[in-house]
Amino acid sequence: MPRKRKLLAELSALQRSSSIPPSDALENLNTTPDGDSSPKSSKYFATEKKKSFQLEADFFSQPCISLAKSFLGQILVRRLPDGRELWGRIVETEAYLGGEDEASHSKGGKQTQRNAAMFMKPGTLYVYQIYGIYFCVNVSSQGEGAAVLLRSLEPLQGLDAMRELRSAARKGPAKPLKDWQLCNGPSKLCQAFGIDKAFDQRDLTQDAAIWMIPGHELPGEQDVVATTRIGVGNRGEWSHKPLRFYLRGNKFVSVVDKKIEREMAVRGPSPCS
DNA sequence: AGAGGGATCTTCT
DNA sequence: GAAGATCCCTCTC
Repeated sequence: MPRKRKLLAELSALQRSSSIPPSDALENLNTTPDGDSSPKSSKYFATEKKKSFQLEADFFSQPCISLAKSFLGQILVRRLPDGRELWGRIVETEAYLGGEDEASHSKGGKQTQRNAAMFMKPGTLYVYQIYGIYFCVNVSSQGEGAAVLLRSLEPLQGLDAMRELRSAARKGPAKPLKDWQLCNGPSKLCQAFGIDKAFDQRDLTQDAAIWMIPGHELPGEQDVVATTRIGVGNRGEWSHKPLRFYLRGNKFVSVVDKKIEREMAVRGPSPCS
């Protein structure tokens, strides 16, 4: 039997059962549905480990644009039901401001069932389904209804699991995906990390299955390209604002803006007058 | 390398 | 009833 089948089944089982409070998620994690060939992980150890490393509430409490840039170089960690940890370095984000932003789901300051997570405390995940088949994940920031879309990750650890999850969702006998194809897009990274609607409204500082840790290679201003957001059409001036940010020269970015990069190169790293 | 279309379903008008 | 913060495959230049 294909291993990916089993992985997907475990995923949906766990996510159905732990869609409520974070404390339950932790309990579910320690009772593996699979039997106990491996040693059970200590709750104490897990908590201790996370406390020393993970990004806390003060990090997420930044204005939207600031948080979108600050995410670049930080690491998203996902612990799968089978215990494997997936690590990905954030290399591309988009800022969706509050009510004024005509391209945001929170435009006009309107709160609905779907976008409620955008209005929750900074560090809350907003996951929505798009085109009926894919998911996108955002992180709520400071500012009413503001959130940052995670667009691309550089896979660091658990690439085999990512490939399984990505391939399982595709049809037919496809060639194995290259590393750069695993997480270079908002819905691709959700597939690779097993993120779906069950993660909506979860808290990145409290959850046992997903969190962030500080990266050790953080970009300087000159390493960050700011350009227009993807898939935002007919939204007037909001279609053209530079609210997408990515690491210049990084091959895991989904869409590169060569024109803007050329202009940056001419001007050089220092701000022009 | 770039253009075009299909998949597929929730949300809001 | 239509649109949508996407992806992937196919066709053409």
